[in-house]
Amino acid sequence: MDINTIYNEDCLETMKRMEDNSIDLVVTSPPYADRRKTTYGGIHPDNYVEWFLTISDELKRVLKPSGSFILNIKENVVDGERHTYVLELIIEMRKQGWLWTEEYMWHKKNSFPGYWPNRLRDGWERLLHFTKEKKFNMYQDQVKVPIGDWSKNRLKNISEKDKKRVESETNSGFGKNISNWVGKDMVLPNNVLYMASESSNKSHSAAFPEKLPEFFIKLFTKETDLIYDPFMGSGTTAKVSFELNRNFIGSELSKDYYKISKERLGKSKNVKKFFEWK
Amino acid sequence: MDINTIYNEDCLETMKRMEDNSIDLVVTSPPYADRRKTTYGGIHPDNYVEWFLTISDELKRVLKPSGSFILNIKENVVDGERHTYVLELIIEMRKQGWLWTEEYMWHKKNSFPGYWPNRLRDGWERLLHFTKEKKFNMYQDQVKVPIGDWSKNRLKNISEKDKKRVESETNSGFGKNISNWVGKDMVLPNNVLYMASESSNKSHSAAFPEKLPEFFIKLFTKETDLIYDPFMGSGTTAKVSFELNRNFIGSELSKDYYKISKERLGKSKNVKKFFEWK
DNA sequence: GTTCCGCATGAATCGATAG
DNA sequence: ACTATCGATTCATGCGGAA
Repeated sequence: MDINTIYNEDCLETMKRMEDNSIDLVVTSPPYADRRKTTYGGIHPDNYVEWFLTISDELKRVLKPSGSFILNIKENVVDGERHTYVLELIIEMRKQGWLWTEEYMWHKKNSFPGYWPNRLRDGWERLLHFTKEKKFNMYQDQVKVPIGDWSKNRLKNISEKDKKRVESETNSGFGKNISNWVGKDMVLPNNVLYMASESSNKSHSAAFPEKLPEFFIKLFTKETDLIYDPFMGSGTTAKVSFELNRNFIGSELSKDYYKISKERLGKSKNVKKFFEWK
Repeated sequence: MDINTIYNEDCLETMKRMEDNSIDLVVTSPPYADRRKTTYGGIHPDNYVEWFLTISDELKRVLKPSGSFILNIKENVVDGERHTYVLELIIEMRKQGWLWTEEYMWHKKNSFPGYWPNRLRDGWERLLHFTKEKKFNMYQDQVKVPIGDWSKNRLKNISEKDKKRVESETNSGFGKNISNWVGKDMVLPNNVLYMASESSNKSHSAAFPEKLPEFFIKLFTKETDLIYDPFMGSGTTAKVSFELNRNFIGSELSKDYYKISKERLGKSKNVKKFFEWK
């Protein structure tokens, strides 16, 4: 199996040639149900779970026990209701043996416009975190963020009470020592990613902002680890992987999207091979 | 059935005395699984769905066809994984006849601190929107928010330029094409509520901020509409309902929480009756 | 070089109209 | 009756061109 290669084929074909337990991280944004009709034929919501389970089964085989699988997805509205296919998918993937370890949230700064009688504009998407084992690789130090402005005022004139251990009023047993923050300027983020979807002035339509795979690549891999994206699209995860000195494999069924990825990644010296499907 | 009354009893008892189709809005934050052990016996996650379905069935009976049910909930971590009881609950409530119309998101500004090897701090909760019918009451104008700063410079300049253009081209006969945004200062929000959880300096632990029920009360009811909270807790939804001149009924099983609500609402002239359970 | 302005467009959804 | 297509609605972002 050649790494640092992108394949213009169905991801199931690519994975057939992969060894068991060889991938450190899967970050992907598959075609949503009934979307991208022109490229993927528009999988109907009612058939989505069945379709995706064949893929997640193979992903589970090739993922290392210490690895993670991040799935960006959002259910659309069908007949006035949110469809339940994502909920069902989580439940079925657990039956396959996956652990639903966490659900991260992408809070979109610029949500799609619109006005409807029964709902507001949709401003968020799911980022489901699945793992094979309870213990897996996670490098939290790599995703620390600058401390908020609140600390500047808070720490400037630190009170006597703050220097002592401040017990929370609810008797939750959790206490905090504010003075520990002095000198620190980076803190751990939480499980909400607040960022805009990428602008579309470029030739490709990359709704997936680069910061998003970047966050998970930093959080769940170290350099030279191997990342796989079974639905590469315009190659956002690929690009970020190479930039962060990770190894990468990608699959993309659509010829058009594949070409966009190829062009986008062509400048990168890290990409070894392009494999075009005949 | 007395309105503007709070009841110190199980919500099923309160609802027994309610007529069919009498409530305009239910906003509630029920005890999460394995929480509040002393009060509700600590419902185990595996039994949560079964327990809640008896309540949601009665809620469906008493809610008007034009009404809405907002359920604030978040699955906790069990054995390293997010438990699936909320997902199952949504699926089962649909079988009961509820429509899962939308999922709003509470993005918490101040998420609870902590450090774990397999997850980051939890910064969000679900706000599930269920309805009985596809068409229901929704008053979007009541929840408009100030337009973003981006517009200030833009619109100011557009309008100035537009004025100049109109003056100089008065005789041209060319109709002016003023941007839709000029004069607009309030826009519709999206389905993510970004707000801090309430400080716990008070005697009760009110993680539920007042802005949260306020948003949904404004969005789904008008004045004198009837709101019901089956798990009143410290009475946040109750307080906001009265302040917004809505009618209210509340149930709270715990004597301690009931007392807190009673004290908190005692000052309100709108509360008609307190009903203490013997 | 900067800053400013104009514009295109994005994983959307609903209701009406047409076949 | 059921499906397919189309227009209306709406806001934040970044890019390119202009001042």
